[in-house]
Amino acid sequence: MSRNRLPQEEANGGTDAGQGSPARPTILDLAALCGVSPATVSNALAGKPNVKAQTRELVLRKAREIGYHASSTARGLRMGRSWSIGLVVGDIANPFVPDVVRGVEDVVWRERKNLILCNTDFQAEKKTAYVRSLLDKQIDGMIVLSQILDDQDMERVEAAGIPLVTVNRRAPGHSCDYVGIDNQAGVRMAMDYLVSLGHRRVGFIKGLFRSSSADDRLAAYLEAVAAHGLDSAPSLVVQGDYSIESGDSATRTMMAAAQRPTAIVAANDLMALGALGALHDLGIKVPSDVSVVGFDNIQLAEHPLLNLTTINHPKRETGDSAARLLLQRIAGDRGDPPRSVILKPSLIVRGTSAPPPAVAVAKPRRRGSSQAEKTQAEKNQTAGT
Amino acid sequence: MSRNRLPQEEANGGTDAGQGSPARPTILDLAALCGVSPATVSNALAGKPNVKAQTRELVLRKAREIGYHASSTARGLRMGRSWSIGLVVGDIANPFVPDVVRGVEDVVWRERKNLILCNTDFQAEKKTAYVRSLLDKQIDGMIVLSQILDDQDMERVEAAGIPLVTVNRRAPGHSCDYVGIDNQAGVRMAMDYLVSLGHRRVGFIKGLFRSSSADDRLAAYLEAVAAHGLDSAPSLVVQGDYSIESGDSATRTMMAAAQRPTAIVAANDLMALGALGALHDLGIKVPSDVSVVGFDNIQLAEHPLLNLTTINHPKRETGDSAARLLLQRIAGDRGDPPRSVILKPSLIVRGTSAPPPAVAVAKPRRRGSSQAEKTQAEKNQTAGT
DNA sequence: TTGTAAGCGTTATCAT
DNA sequence: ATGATAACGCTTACAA
Repeated sequence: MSRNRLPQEEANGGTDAGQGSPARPTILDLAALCGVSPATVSNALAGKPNVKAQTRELVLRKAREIGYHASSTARGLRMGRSWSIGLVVGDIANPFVPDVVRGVEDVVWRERKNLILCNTDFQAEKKTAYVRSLLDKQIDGMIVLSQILDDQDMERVEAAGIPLVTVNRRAPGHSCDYVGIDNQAGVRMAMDYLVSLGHRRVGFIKGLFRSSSADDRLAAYLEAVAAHGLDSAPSLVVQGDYSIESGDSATRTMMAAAQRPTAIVAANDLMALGALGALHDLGIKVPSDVSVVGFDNIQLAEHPLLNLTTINHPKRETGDSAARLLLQRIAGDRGDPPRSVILKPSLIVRGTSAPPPAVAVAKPRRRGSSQAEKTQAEKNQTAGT
Repeated sequence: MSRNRLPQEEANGGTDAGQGSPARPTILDLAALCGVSPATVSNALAGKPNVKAQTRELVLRKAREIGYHASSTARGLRMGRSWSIGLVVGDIANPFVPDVVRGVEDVVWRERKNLILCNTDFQAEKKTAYVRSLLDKQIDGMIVLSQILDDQDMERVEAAGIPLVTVNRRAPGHSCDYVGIDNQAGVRMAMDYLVSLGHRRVGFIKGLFRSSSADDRLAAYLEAVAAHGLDSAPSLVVQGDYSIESGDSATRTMMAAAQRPTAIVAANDLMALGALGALHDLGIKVPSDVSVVGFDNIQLAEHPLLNLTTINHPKRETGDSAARLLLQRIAGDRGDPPRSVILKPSLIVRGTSAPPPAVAVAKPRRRGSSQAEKTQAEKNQTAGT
């Protein structure tokens, strides 16, 4: 079966200086060791059918013996792939992000692909530079989380033919796979719930402008205000930037106004936690004086001392879906029309929500009362598209 | 200056099927376009001195025009590098981790290297598989956070000659660069501080066994108990696993014992937060009945509703140092003896610590009273090696 | 100052 | 079933 010659050293060794780590074995070494050609080794290792069972076994055994592993770089050059996917995030330290990353990692790992983490700090140049770097690396695909690539970057990615999945933020003008959440439904659930508790004046801490999700959440708030005929005042909507601090200051602003809300909805949990902190400092009791509802359901939101009522954003599932979509594209269906996955939010009732302080039980309402009667269980199921 | 021939298409084009993305330009295309050899293009792009200024300009201009970028894969194969470094973490969703990652990313980015994120979930096989994958990819270096590689993995990394920096956990038996924190000093600061407040019975929620940092923190606690002559009882030390839940249940166990502590020190913030939750549920007031001190100072610890007194772990600086050490190794000094960076913890006094409830002010103590008199400012400076 | 050619470690094509 | 060979896109002696 195996030839007589056993050249021992063909590609490596020989001139080994004896110092430093011995160069790792190449496919030529393994081929020589097995007495077959490199092509056969390659075929055997790849599990191709055109190789005798005996030969395959020999190759596999010897490969294990000498600890042969093919160079990703060489294969990559030859095959035009890299078995790694780029993950572009704004800030990995934002508690929302790692959960999504976990979801991505989990499915990507199943195909033994690697994740290249790109933290842009939301800086345009860093984003661009990272995208270039990823393209130079011949990544198999790319996921962009809660950000948009500018047109030029987008074109480069498209030109390179690299599959791209955007998450939480649609790229305006470009069509590609997308994973998001039904923001409007989420805010609507929060609002309906608060109305059902009897609230008539609800404040809203919105996120950054120029982001589709922020717009959607604000729009849903405004719609709910209109639909339920709630009090509306300019001071009831304050701009934040998704940080705790901005939630804190937004709340102080809101509570300093003439028309104090009896409930506050924040566009994310971090700002809701900021609101909680501000109200605490101001000596305003939560939930008896003011209710607070967040959005995202980050891990610490369920801590007994925070106990934040919030809208759950299926974070891990988000990452999971994005990765799945991406892998499908990579696997082949480049030409298919873009797909979207819109996940469902759900209401998580905890301790920061209650009826407003002076709720006049007998006082009749014009509208929205049927909604207000909905049970908690029902609301948990309700999620429009 | 430029030759007469302008072959237009040398390596690419020609047989372009007109469909799909046009193959990206290679160095041959660029060379042909400039009328020079690929070697000259390479030299010009690399900024080598042996190329005429005019030629260099031409090459750079044309390169920009056609958007030429060298293939990382090809260069990697040729040069034996990949410009990416592997970052092995246990669980990216642990709030401690992303801050360290940020530190790493920041300095790695400066050299335009990429970060390959490997989330092991603390599973041995996943860890091993990731290490293999990284080695196959010819990574320039590797950082392992709060974990140890088993001997075999360690040997493989060493055999491959890949620089490795371990963080927070020393690899027993192997010597390599290390970044950590002075765990003993940290716990000592917490204990000294509590004693200074008058506490005599302090419980400790320790981390997982088989981890040098957990051992160090426990050892420091026991030493402090001995040094200050504090009450000691088996029930005052309970095992946790660094999770919120384990902090919760450890606290319940501890408070159910006969000898209730007046203060609890937890080996990390997550467990401290669990303690806070449990005490809250049990109706035990913090800090008037029981004080709680954590370790790490995670971001949310400073929230007004948590307001956790804790020992600060310079997380970002940890990542920063690890990356710096690694880049130095990569840059050349492979042979130098291993370096260690031990960062200093510091005490962050917030709202979960106070004198014990029944502190008899006039009651004289045998020892430790001078320490107890230290001011807060002094303690913040104190950090032994 | 520039060009030629070898080689990095694979896989794919085509003979055999 | 297996082997020779070209090719992937680049860098680097070495030659001119």
